[in-house]
Amino acid sequence: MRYSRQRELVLKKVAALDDHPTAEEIYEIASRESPGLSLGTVYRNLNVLADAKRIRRVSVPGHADRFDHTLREHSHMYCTCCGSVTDVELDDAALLQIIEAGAGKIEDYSLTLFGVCGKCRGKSSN
Amino acid sequence: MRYSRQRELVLKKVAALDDHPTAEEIYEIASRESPGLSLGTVYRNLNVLADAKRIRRVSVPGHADRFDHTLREHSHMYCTCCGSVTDVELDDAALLQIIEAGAGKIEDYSLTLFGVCGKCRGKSSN
DNA sequence: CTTATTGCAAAACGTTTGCAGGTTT
DNA sequence: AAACCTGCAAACGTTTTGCAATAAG
Repeated sequence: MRYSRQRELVLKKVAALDDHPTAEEIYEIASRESPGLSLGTVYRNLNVLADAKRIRRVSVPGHADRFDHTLREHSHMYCTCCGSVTDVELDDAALLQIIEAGAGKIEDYSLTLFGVCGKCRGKSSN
Repeated sequence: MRYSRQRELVLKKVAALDDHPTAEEIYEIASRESPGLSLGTVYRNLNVLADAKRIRRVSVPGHADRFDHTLREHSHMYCTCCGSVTDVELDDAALLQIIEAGAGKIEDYSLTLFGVCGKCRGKSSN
């Protein structure tokens, strides 16, 4: 992977945003700082960075992919109220049981929880 | 939800196929039996049937949605070798831990395992 | 008679890709 | 100079939608 100004910027924004931004959101913010940046380049760099495990891809069923600068293994919760995505940690026992459920040849897994986040619970009478 | 011949057919095919077909696959097979059926109608019916909980939607990150006639709560494994999707059961303890990880307000969850299915393991030296 | 549902085609959506030119090593 | 990366625009695969016509209750 060769250096490029655009790649550096994309990586920096994923880290700085820290809230699981989509490609579109990263593009929006990065192109303020680098006019002429193209959305295709953002997608390409997100893919390269994810393949190189410098960032992680977060898939939320029914929505655009998001990207996460946290490399540690973890899962996510999608708030059905505000659409935010927050980190969720499974303990080792749960993880082990997930691996075992797949009969021993699991390469990866994707777990997304759907619920109402703390912030939204705080507001209305949810 | 009103009765319609097309809806009945879509539901029947999801049940009969029994292997997590995609909308396209359902369309392919159903339209043999009902020429003139449109892909849009298949999508619309899959949506109303899923909303009414007569079938379940199975999201596999990076692939088209699939549909499942099994209503019982369960997860899925996507075979990275042949692309097949098979059912996977989590035991109650794992489920409980998943619910707890989300801090108590989980409405739903989506878990997809990625690995090599039994059939593919049987073949080559996998 | 009213309203849901259909087929069709067009469009929306998120994402990838071919290309010609520019950058990095 | 070779290999990689960019911007642009077109295309992709999946899914939704507007419409006028048809079917269900």
